[in-house]
Amino acid sequence: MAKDSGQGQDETMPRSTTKASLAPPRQKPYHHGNLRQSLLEAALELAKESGPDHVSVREVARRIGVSSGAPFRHFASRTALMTALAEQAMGLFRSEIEAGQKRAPGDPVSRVRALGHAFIHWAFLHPTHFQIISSRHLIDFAGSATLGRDLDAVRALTVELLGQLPGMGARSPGAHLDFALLARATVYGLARMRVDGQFPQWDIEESDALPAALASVDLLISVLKAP
Amino acid sequence: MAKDSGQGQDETMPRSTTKASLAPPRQKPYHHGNLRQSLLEAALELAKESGPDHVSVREVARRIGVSSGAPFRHFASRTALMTALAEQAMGLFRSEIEAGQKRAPGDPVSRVRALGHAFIHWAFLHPTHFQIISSRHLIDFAGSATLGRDLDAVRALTVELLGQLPGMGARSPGAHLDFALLARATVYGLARMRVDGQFPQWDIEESDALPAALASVDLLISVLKAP
DNA sequence: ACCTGAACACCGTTCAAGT
DNA sequence: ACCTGAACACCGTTCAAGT
Repeated sequence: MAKDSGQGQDETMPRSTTKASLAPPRQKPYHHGNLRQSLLEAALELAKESGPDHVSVREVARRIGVSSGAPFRHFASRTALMTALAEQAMGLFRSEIEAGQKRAPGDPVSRVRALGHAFIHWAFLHPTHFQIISSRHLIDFAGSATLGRDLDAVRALTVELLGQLPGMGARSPGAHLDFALLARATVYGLARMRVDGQFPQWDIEESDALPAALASVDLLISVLKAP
Repeated sequence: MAKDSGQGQDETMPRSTTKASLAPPRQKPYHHGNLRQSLLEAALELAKESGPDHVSVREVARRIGVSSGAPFRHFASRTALMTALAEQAMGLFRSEIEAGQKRAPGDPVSRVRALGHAFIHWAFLHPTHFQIISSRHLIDFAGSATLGRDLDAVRALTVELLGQLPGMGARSPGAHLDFALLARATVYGLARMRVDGQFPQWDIEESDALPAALASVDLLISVLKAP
């Protein structure tokens, strides 16, 4: 629908067709320079507009003004492009988690709360990034060196913090693993319910989505620390 | 890859080419009869094999042995086909929930547990159906008459049962709504973690997925009824 | 070394024409 | 009333040829 306006019809561009060597073409250099980075940016933009599922390599190339085959010199496949996007998203995710831990008071309950809130904040403020990471059918999770490592780091932190919650010592050995799974399922479920468009069904409007999710996390924490 | 074997080369079929009116063609009648139903079955089969995202109308038509345009006489679009599939899936989901309630003892905790277990059972035993319903980008949720109604019925049941949990009367008015969201987010999160392939990351192998999820539901219920 | 553009095998969807 | 098959505008991916 959207057209590239003013392309090829611009009468003000230099008419150096007779002696091309004297005036090097500034408009469309044959080599893009940093096509890889441009592809990632355009792909993310497209994902934000139409959803990660509708990112097409051809459309990305079209937006940058490059041929349909060019992207494949930098990414072996559409999946490889999306995986690179996922790696960037995962980096941001881990940063947000770790920054939240640095800001939080040292007691276990505060740290667990900071972890939960960081997860929710990140997923709700960057829903496209969250979708790219979580829906594994778009990316080659196993084929990435950093993706598994970063996710494991967050999981290890979750397990560790949950284990320090008051009353956890009195429970059966390994109980904190079960609590960690429960906590992760809850925040993941909240984030996915939101990106899957299920909040309207629960009478939660867009503007109230983030506070509602944070409140749900707080509710879980309050019942976890109670006994 | 897979070929329809023994089609069109079968020498035993009636050779009524000279007088077609005497022997009506049994092999490939021009009218399929119940194409609509066949399309739904083939589409579900394809979704189970390759995932709901990879269901293509052309491939569905090919498997049934019908032309590429034929499906559009019965479904306005690929989305309409997937929506019909979702409506079937939602019917099964609601049945499972209601059957679980009938089997359960009458006390609130048992009924909540039955609700949670029914959700998990259904999602884990029919992952394809679960994915079709939950990922809204494949279907026209708003355009379906039954989808919203069925989901609302389950949500209403969730809110009602959570409100009957012991100790809920002592809480602030409307607290059971927050608990219902928390409970839903947890079961939804568990189900999505599983179909999104995240259980291996949590050292939960395929054979242990269902019991692990049920245990997580039980853990949540145990902390909910504690105070 | 990097990019083009034609080519191939796919899509969803439409629509005149066939039965 | 229902189905066919060509047509159109898309895809992802490959690869000889161009710069």
